Amino acid sequence: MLDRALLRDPDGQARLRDALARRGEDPAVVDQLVELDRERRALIREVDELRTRRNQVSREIAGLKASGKHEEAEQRIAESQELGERLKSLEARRRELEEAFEKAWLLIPNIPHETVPVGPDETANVVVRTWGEPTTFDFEPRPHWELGELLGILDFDSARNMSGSRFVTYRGLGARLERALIQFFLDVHTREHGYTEIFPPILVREEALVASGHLPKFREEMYHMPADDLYLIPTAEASLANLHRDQILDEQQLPLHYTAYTPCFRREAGAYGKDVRGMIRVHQFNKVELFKFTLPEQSYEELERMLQHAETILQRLGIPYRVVALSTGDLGFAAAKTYDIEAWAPGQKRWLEVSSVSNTEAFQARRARTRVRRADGTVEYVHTLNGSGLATPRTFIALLENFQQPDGSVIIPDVLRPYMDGLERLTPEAKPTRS
RNA sequence: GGAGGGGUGGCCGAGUGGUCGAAGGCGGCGGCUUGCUAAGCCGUAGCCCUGGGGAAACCGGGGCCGAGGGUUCGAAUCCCUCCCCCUCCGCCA
Repeated sequence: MLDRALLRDPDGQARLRDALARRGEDPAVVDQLVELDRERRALIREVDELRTRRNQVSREIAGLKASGKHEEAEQRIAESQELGERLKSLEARRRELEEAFEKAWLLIPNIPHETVPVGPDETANVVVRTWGEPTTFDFEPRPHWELGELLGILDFDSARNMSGSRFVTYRGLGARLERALIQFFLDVHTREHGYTEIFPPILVREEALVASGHLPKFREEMYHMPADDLYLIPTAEASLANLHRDQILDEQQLPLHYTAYTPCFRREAGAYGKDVRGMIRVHQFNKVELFKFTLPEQSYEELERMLQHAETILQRLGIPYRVVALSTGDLGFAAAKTYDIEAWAPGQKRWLEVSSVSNTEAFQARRARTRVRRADGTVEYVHTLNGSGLATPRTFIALLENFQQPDGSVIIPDVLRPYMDGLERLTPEAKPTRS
């Protein structure tokens, strides 16, 4: 959510129109919002004036009653009654306007940072840097779904049976490798990057998702549990953004760095027919998230650091990747600036997004009412940042596809071996043990 | 799931319809005073919305006693719904 003060002067309105245009959205809504806000404030003023009078009369009544002047009191009561009736209808109208404004305002996306490349969609994204060389093979590399089945570590059939398409069962050393990845990520971020580990609730209320920016905009993406009116989180970001909701933090507390492993749940409602093979796009996946609360003036340097923290993981694993700055047309709803990290998947000869690192500036903080009290006593919104560090399925994919051998076996990266009892290689012969 | 008890300012806590600025204490901040690991005295105070052409300062109005409605001339105080916490019972990983 943006500062509504933007609507009150021509400069702010122009910024807003420009922001929407850069994102490829219709700037015309700004005029409606300006008008709605004007009406809203006019009504607030009217209601407040009436209340001022009623408060005055009310005080007089109390005084008159206390001094036994009942007849005069009766007169004032009649007056107050009349004020009350007028107030009632005005207040109802005011509520309607507030709600209408709020509803529309919650759907306005963040303003892209000035450094974000302008363009209509992902084709305008800019590759910032590439790390490593795309892996080459002297044989035709297999895609991960073939490797997974061959190694007996990914079982798409059983997942389809129990849950439908876009689910996956990890089995044997596959399940072990998944767990190793999660633990490796968390260990690096907590031990070396200074993040505090969190394991948050995975079912959250609507208001939590409004605060994180996922609702009301992305309702179709969300799994909802009607019996208790709770939602499965689409990312740990949704939970972590609520860690300090309705709080005023002390300046010295910032920045706060959190990391959390959680499963994530997405309906992928708009992705019919896209990435259906394998586990590139699944309804349930694991992710280790990074999240920061920072002072406004520090958020962009913290964004670069967070990006480095995520890149570190791929470097340690030895997986080639590139960093992409998203263009205005590809930017997420809540983000002011986003870098994606894309790992090379040679089995499919494509780049796969394994991490998305964003600065939402005050967009989430305003929704969550997370503020900071400066040394001089002033209060303002903090900035929040989020990033994947990393999402496992696609990292798992990149690992299999990059380190595969002609016989279908896969070399396990050094850094993961301690988590795999020293195992160096997954081999097709390694049949899963019955449990 | 059943029964009961609660949610008041950073914290503790009083307050059951009227003089509004929510008692008091702790803690915070400012000041004064006394030199003795600190005490005493005085003062001050939050957040949100909104107005005074914009910004800062400043000044004003409204709102905030878990949330939202309602009753009433007037609600922290009465009623309803929801949320949260606690205790006991039941069930359960």
